[in-house]
Amino acid sequence: MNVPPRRPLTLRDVSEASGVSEMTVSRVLRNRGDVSEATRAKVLSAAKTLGYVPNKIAGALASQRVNLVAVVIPSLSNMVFPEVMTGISNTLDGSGLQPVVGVTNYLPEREEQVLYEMLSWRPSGVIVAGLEQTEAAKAMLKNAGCPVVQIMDVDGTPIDNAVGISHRRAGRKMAEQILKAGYQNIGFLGTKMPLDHRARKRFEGFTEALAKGGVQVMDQEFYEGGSALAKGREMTMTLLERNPEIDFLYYSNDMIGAGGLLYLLEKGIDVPGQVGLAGFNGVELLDGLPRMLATMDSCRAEIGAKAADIIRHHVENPEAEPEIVELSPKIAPGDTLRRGLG
Amino acid sequence: MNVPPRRPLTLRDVSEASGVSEMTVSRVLRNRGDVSEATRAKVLSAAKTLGYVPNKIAGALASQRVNLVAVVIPSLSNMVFPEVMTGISNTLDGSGLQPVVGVTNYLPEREEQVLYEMLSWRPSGVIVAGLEQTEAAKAMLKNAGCPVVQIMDVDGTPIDNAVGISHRRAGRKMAEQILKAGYQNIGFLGTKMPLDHRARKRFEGFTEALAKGGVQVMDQEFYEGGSALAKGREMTMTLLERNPEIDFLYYSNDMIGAGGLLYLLEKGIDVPGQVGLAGFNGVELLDGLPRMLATMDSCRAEIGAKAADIIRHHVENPEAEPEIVELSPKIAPGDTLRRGLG
DNA sequence: ATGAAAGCGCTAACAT
DNA sequence: ATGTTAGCGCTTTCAT
Repeated sequence: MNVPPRRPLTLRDVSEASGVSEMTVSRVLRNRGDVSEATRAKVLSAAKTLGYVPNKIAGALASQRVNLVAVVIPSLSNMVFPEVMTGISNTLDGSGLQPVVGVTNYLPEREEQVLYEMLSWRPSGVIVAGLEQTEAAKAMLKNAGCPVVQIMDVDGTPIDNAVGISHRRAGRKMAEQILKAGYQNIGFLGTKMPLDHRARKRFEGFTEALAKGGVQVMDQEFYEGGSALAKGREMTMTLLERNPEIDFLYYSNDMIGAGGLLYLLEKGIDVPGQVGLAGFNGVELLDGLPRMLATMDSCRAEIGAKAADIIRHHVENPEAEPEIVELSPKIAPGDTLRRGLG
Repeated sequence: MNVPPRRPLTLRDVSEASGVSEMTVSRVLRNRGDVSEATRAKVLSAAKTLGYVPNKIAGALASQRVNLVAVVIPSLSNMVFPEVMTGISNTLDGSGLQPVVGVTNYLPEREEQVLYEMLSWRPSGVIVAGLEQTEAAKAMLKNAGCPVVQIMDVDGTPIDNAVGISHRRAGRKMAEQILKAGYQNIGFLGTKMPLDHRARKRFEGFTEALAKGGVQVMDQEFYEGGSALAKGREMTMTLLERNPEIDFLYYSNDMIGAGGLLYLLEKGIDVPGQVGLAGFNGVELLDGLPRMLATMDSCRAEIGAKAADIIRHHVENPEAEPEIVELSPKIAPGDTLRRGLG
């Protein structure tokens, strides 16, 4: 057994082992410039034998290029963001760019730290969730010297590029659909997160469109922490006990909506006859529920893919103009929203 | 409006703006060495005004120190790994170390690439899921020159440190409990993933313990892709139609178990009287189901936390001995597993 | 408490 | 096709 080297291997080690100059070794390892098959083979064999792993830090410093794309998101446990990540990863695959994830827990201060940390690695691009950042964070992003894509939301003014949906419009559309179906006594269930701007905007759009129809939200309930499914169940119970006349529940995410659905079915309440339901996101999970919850697709994978595309394009073409891409979420009425007038 | 600088700012810019040497600026920005309050203030103000973000690449090259911990996991959509990540993040918080995630999609080849990529940034530590890696990957990890923690599993020989549970033992324990409860006609439902070694080990332990009790798995069903909840539902139907005499279903994860549970309840089948159920992982989601699925906690957050602890400790104390930590998952019998003999 | 010099491991740019 | 030279932007080390 050979003892693991205390000092990591360098190009020089490979150069000496193969009898080829450092520069040529570097060329072989990066597939750049013309190198004869013979030297190429010598170098690769030496590198493999030694177990050489190039030092990207030195490489990045010398070349002023870093193949990293910083992705800054509020949470990993939201189910939504892993899907965005998948879209990003798939699109970046084969581009030579690597996504690096930072998580902010919905805290602006933490977002600032994470951004600072990531920008200090001089990434080739930044993808950040939302249009709302602290002034300091916005300043950093403006000076990042690389393309920036704000994702998920287009209700506002982006720093550079943006890809997302209009949550205000999404809330409005759902409200219109609900009114059209003839529901009148509407409850809202959401998260206790003043900093979840997208949920807030959906709610604003929702109430705005209801108001146009002469309807007000009858009651609301908010939760934090715990199992979203369980909370959805509890909140639904609470709301219906408080307001037996409620005929529709709009949930700010599908998971609590699913909890509500399970509760109502257990209680033997007629869905969507007596009470209609709708969630938001269009998560895969819904496929397995006893009944399909009405929802609205938030275009997550698509958003990730498009954001990554923009980064790729701007990396290859630094003079490209900023893009703002608004995707159109579709309502999936499922089985919990009456069609036409009741 | 000032035009964003084409060239990122350097220490030199801050030095010139503040009239203090680069070296002292560097000291201020890192809180190292003695600096007078006056210079300190001058430097900080200049840095802030300019919007300077230090270049970690140069810093890392000069100091031979990188505050990154590479975390290599098979998937983000598994619900399990985000929780491990949370454990890691929480424990690393305040240590100056930053987790960086790489995703392999359960592909050994991809794992090798991701590891190579991450190791080329010379991280301070590596956390990697599982004990099974390609020979090349193992060689890289051995020569990484930093602490390595393999997580989730302890059934095998770790490269350096390990934190996890014995999946073989977990499978055995569940089988024993099931037999003790008097079930005899047992079906298994899992994923079509030959490379999910932990699921495989659980299944091996499971059949082994059943065999000791003179019982064989009666039938099995596997799925891939799609909504786990929906697949659990479908597979359960298939299995029960094929074998009406089945009285217990062991699922390789809670999500498909939940789908099965919903299906059985809808069908009006007596759970756990006629058919008992158990899953694996102990996911939060279960709290919201109509009945609590029997399961076994896989200690995810704890595993992440402990792994991060080990990295921290070894970074501060490079001569520390490797640790192998086996956590003990507990069975949560919930409401879908009879107590005592039937 | 502050500064000057050297160099981390690699690659760009220029030889040859 | 291969080699040489000069940095990339910081931090280490040693002066003062």
